[in-house]
Amino acid sequence: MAIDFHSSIKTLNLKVTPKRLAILDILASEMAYVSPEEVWRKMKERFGKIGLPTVYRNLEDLAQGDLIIKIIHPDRKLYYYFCHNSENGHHHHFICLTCRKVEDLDFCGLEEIKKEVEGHLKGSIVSHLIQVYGLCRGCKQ
Amino acid sequence: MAIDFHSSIKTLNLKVTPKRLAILDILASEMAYVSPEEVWRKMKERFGKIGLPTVYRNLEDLAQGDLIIKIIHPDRKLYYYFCHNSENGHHHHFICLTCRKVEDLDFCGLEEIKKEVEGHLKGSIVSHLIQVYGLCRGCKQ
DNA sequence: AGCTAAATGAAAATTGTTTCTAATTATAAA
DNA sequence: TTTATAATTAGAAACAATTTTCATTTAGCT
Repeated sequence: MAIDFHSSIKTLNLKVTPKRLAILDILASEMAYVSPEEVWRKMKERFGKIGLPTVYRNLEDLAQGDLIIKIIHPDRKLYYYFCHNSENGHHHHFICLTCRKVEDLDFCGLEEIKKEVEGHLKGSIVSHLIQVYGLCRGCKQ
Repeated sequence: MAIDFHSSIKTLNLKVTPKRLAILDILASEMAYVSPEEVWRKMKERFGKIGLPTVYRNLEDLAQGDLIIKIIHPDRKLYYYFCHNSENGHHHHFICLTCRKVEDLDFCGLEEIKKEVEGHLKGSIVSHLIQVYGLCRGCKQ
């Protein structure tokens, strides 16, 4: 089943513009994470001219849902990734440092962390960041 | 038992300079995470004049060990924190978004993640980032 | 079709961080 | 204790990534 970009955008209370559709399309066509500037380059191929701020703004807006996720690389630069199985519920990612491929991790230890934070520390969790970096099967050798 | 900054620095194969000792001292005196620029301000109080690059370099160098840890805030700015119980072995942190306090989490799900990455995905882990953000006990109300 | 709020373009500013070179300093060896 | 040398620092400047501003355009309702 193909993903309905149109309604994905609407779900986020955003207007459906050609640029936003194109950004989703570009990200969805990659199995790897990409930088805002890379998205910008691909957008220029399609639209001739487009401002970099527009790309930044839209990536940020679209990353409010589960479809597009932000990846914080060890180099602390920002990347984005189209999450093809975002309907699989909450999960995290294994990120290949060589080929930039992203793979799903089923495991999320948040339940246990939550127990510890709410129980022992008496705090409340607002968000969490769990990302695992390494070499994928293909890049290992 | 007080922490021996002198040998902490040596362990990292770094020279023991007044600036490095001061940075450790400044960070250790805080229960919260601080930005490079905040460290810089405090360093200027002590040394009159000191370059911001020196602070950046030293924070980065000192964060190679377990004593000083880097915190990636949701705002993607970089912060540093003196890890008072770094001898407790590998662990992660609960980070209060309001008062910047940092608390230890005993739990690290890495073992299970490792099983999944090495077993199912046939990849290898290079590093991982697990940080939990929220409101601490005091800031909750 | 017309209205209104949201989205965009363009240029510039901002922010955080790093690079460079020369001068200084900590450390190990003599 | 002095010397040698390799690491550290200052200072200025460069740099890159991201964001702001504001005027113009466009999407989505009525």
